[in-house]
Amino acid sequence: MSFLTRKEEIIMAAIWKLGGDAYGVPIRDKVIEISHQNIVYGTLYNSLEYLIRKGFVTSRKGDPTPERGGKSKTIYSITPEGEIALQKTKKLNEHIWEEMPDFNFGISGE
Amino acid sequence: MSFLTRKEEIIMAAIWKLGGDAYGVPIRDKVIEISHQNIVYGTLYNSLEYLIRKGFVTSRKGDPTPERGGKSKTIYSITPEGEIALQKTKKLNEHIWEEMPDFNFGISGE
DNA sequence: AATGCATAAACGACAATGTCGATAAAATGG
DNA sequence: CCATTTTATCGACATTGTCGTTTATGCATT
Repeated sequence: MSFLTRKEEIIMAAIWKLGGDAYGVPIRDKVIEISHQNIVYGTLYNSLEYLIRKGFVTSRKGDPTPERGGKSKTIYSITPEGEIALQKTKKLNEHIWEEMPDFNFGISGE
Repeated sequence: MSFLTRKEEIIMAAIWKLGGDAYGVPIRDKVIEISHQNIVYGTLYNSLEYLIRKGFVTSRKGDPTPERGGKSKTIYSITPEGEIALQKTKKLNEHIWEEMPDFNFGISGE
């Protein structure tokens, strides 16, 4: 597949929405907010590594902040190739779901 | 994740759109039509197997058709649990992409 | 009935991603 | 220095994805 996986899609969207302040902790928070699913750091950093390998994301070291535990962060940002992948993924989604019904049965259980 | 993977999502949508006549060959055709990506039968049947294991899809043997090579088909259909998974996946998609821009840069290359 | 051909499905090996718990690294505060 | 906080990485294993090849089952032809 040349599309993003679901996990990649969510993480990329999270980075996008965070703008310039996208490092591990807020990315994790945003992913959880978007997906209503937990994600542990191991998973997140692994996925980020895959995205970097594919050229969809780059990382750079930020400066340490003057607070306790203020270790320097790794800032992630989306490359032009990543934007194209996001674009294509969005189009794919729209195509998949067009003419699909709204599944209006009662959802009782989880 | 309790969501469908991208591949699962596409295959489930294909089965849904095919209605009652969803067996290997037309499912493959529909997946290619939806995703604009090739998929070989090995991949498809493997994914279907995963979906069955999760209870999102069931299969039953159809009758052979009276034509040359008309081997009996395996018909796939979506379970109620599968519909719920589809529903949740659709909602997730909408949530991911709401407030996301339309990426209006010129796309020249592939 | 034996052989060939056409359609449909399954196998098997391996690659890529996803998952989690535990550990390490880098900074400040006492 | 040592404890504590924030951030990042490791390592082992599970799940999914990928592909080429093989098997199964039917009709047609002789």
